[in-house]
Formats: sequence, C-alpha cells, structure tokens
Amino acid sequence: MTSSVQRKRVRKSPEDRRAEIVGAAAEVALTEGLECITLRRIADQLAVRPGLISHYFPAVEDLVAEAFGSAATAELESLLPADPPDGSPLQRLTRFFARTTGPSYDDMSRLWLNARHLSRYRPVLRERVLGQEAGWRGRLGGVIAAGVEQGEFRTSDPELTAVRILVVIDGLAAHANTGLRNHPSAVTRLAAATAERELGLPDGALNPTEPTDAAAPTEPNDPAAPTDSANPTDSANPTAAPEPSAADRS
Amino acid sequence: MTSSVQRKRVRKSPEDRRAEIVGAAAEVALTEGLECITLRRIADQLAVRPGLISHYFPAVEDLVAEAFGSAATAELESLLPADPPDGSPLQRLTRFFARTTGPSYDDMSRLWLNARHLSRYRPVLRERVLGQEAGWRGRLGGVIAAGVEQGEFRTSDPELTAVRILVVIDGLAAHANTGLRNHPSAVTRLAAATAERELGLPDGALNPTEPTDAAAPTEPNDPAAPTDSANPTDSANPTAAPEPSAADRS
DNA sequence: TTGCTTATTGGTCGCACACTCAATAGCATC
DNA sequence: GATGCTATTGAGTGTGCGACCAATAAGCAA
Repeated sequence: MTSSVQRKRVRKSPEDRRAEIVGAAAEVALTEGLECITLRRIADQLAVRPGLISHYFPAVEDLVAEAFGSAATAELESLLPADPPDGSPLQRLTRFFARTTGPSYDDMSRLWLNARHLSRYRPVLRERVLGQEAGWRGRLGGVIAAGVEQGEFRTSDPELTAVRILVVIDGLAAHANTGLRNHPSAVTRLAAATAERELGLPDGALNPTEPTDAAAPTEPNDPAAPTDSANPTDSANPTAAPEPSAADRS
Repeated sequence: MTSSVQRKRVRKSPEDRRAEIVGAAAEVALTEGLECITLRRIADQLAVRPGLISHYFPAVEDLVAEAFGSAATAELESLLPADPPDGSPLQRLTRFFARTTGPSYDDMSRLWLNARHLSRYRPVLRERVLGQEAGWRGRLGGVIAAGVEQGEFRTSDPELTAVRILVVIDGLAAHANTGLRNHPSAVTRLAAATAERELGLPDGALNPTEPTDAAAPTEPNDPAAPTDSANPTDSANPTAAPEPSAADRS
C-alpha cells in the first residue's frame, strides 16, 4: 500500500512544469548519475506519472542533455560569475582552484566524467557537452585575458592556457570514482601549479590564503565511496539503434 | 531465419573457453564499450548460447572487470614492455608519448573513461581499475626511476612524477568522445611537455624523431565520431540493488 | 455557473537484460 | 564400442526500461 491513494492532480503551466522536471533531472544527474534519469525516477521525485515526463520530453535523451546542461551551467555560474566579476582575476582564479580541487566539487567531477562517457552513445548529449566545454573555456579564458590586460598574468594565448588548465582538471576529475581524495596534495595542486606556470606566476600564487577547501592539509580519506544511491545496470543502447529502435520503426 | 541451423556443439576445455570469453569481452570493451558486454552479445560473438557465458561468469560484473583488466594489461605491456626493456628510458618514454597521444590510442582512452565512470556503480570493476592504475603508475614510475639512475632524467620522486603524467593523459583521454582530435598539438603535447618539465628535460626532448603518430602536423579532423557500433541505453543499476535483485532474492 | 482547452493520468506494449536449471550431447577413457 | 563426466544447450522467470494513447479532470474564460 505504498502511496496508492495519491491522486490529487496539480495542474501547472507548461513552463513551470518543464523547469521543474529539468531541475529534478539535474539533481538526479549530480547525485546519482545521468543513467539514473529515467521516466519513472523523475516522475517519482515529482510525484507525477511517468507519462507526464514523456509528454514534456518525448525522447528521454533530450532530458538527459538538458539536465547536464542545466547543472553544468549553474556550476560555472557559481564558480566564475560573469555579471559582477567578483574580485580581481587573480582572486577569481584562486577561488576557482580552491573549489574545483576541493571535495565539494566531487559531484561535479563525477558528472563531467559521466557526461563525457555517455556522450559516446548519445549525440544530443555530446553536442551539449561540446557546448559546455566551449562555455567553460570561454569563461576561464575571459578571466585569464582580463588578468593579462591588468598585468596580473602573462600568457600569449589565454584561450589555449584555459584549455590546458581544463585538461588537467579533467584528469583529476577522472579519478572521482576511484579515490580522488587519496591523492597527495602534490597531485591535487597540479591544476593550480599548471596555471601558475602558464600564467607566469610564482609557485603558490594561486593558493588560497585561508585554508578554504582543499588547501593546506594532506588529508587522505574517503577511499572510494561513490554516491551510494543508485546503481544503474549496463545496457545504455546496446546495438546500433538501441532504444530509439521501437520508436524509430513506428 | 537468421542462422537457425547452427547447432553443432564444440566442447572446449574450461580454461580455453574461459580465455576465449574474456578475449571476446575485452574486444567488445575496446571497440563498443563495457556496457555492451552482455551475455547475449558475447555469446553471439562466440557462436554459443548465453547460458554458457553465465556458466563461466555467474555474475556479469565479474566478466566486465576481467575484460577491462585484460585489455588494460595487454595495452600496458605493449606500451611499456617490462621483460626486455626496449631501449633507453628516454627512448621508451618517447615512444610512450607518441602512442598515448596518437589516434591509435583513442580506443584505449575511451575504455579508461568508460571504466572510470562505470566504477561508480560496480565495485568489482572499481577494484580492477585501482589495480590497473597501480600497475601503470608502477611501470611508468619504474621507467622514470631507471632514467634517473642512468642520469637521463632528474626528479626527486619518480612515482609522483608518474602520477602527474598519468593525470594529464587522463585529462586528454576525457575528450575521446567529444573530438579529441580537434585539439591543437599545443594541447596534445601537454602530456609530453609535463613530463619534460618534471624530468628536467629540454622542451621537445620527448618528441618523436620520426613523425611517428601524433607528431608534427596540427591536423584537426574527426569532429566527434565515436565507435559507431554500439549505443547502450541508460540504466546501469538504477536503484540500490538493481539487477542482482532477482538473483539476490532467490 | 457552464464550457472548453489541455495538462495529466492510467494502462499497455515490446524490448533487452541477468539469471536459473533440467535436459542434452561431446569426448576422453576404459 | 560402450560408459561416464561435464561442457553446453534450450526454455523460462522476473525486472526495468522507453514509448504510445485514449480517457480524465483542473482551472481559466465566457
């Protein structure tokens, strides 16, 4: 007798409902993984019927892409706000590295890893990932360019430098599911160290003044315990035309 | 009437059969992805019945882990052979970077990316990934240590240097499904450049003399076209006890 | 208050998956 | 050539998934 007698309908405007669905999906994406975005899972979360999700997203893949885009955009916006540039380029970069290499970023690391792999099978998601890459690269490149202009940094190609930094961050993120927090700080710091070198800064220039997040201590804990929550099976689209098959044929 | 009249049984020794299954699974893992290792898929490949795969691997997850381990071990062995160390440490590293940053390594990049993500949901695979990480780190660290001893390289901590290099390689591999080959060589070279810096080598010291693989030209092609073959659906183990559920309950 | 538009439901279909197990048939050995 | 071990099959179970669609009711407008 789960929650059988739950039949009060709430009728919302399409815009609201759609945003609500994307929000729920983004949350699931961050905490459990993109594979856990299923019609039933999202419907449960919102206390509606699966059919409703289908109504707004006839193809689940679109919702998956949208969820990733939403989560990644929000993260970037909080990481490197554009509207009111919070501080000098150096300050902004310092905060950027403190957060991206700290534990609070682990979910995001997992999400990027997740999206990058799933891109292999989902064209729509792949495009979204490419778009986000461009967004992050542009934003980070912009901060660097601003720093160069203000004389804080020194590099001939801000965009290229941004890519190099992001590559290192991706490399660290790759270990999010297999003990990211086991790395000595000498490894964790690789991202900031790369930036310092590329930008002509002295060693440690990008270290947070206050022990913000993953700052001072070399604390090796959390062996390798992912999200606990979900546990998606294999099968993501086995053969050439996997799930769309049924739909495609019609 | 696919291949209905195919009923000739071939009886092999358990060892042979097992090796054959792992081999097939490793091939599928490399070309199509770990999610495509299913009882049916592997059985088809070997022209046997799915039940037989189950017989040798009662839990598919074990086969998945085994397949990854097999593929990764083989790759490392071909990349940095241990038995007869093929050349000086410098030569070995040069070849190592030529191959790991070349197109022929793309499948392996995808596999690592795949395994790292799937580790999130599959404990057995996760252990295997950790084991392989250790193996690669040890092997690369060994080459570096040898180079230091012979005076070719200069670093205080070969193991740490190896980790740093591998992190950069992972970062590049992360883009295997979203246009790895679009990167300018200035990005591709990041791995070798990191190594040169860490090892006290002059810039370009690890460049292949002959345009081996991803050497000279900055060729931006192959926009973002993965393996084509498979296309696994979502669902990897949705809830706490996903597929083992059926079995677990019994 | 009555209607009407349409957001939402409930039910269903087909598919792919892992896993189980009794029955069958290679093949080495005697 | 018969025998026994066991590798292999065939058939079946249950689960979760995306997708489809006719019926229903929420809530705005008349």
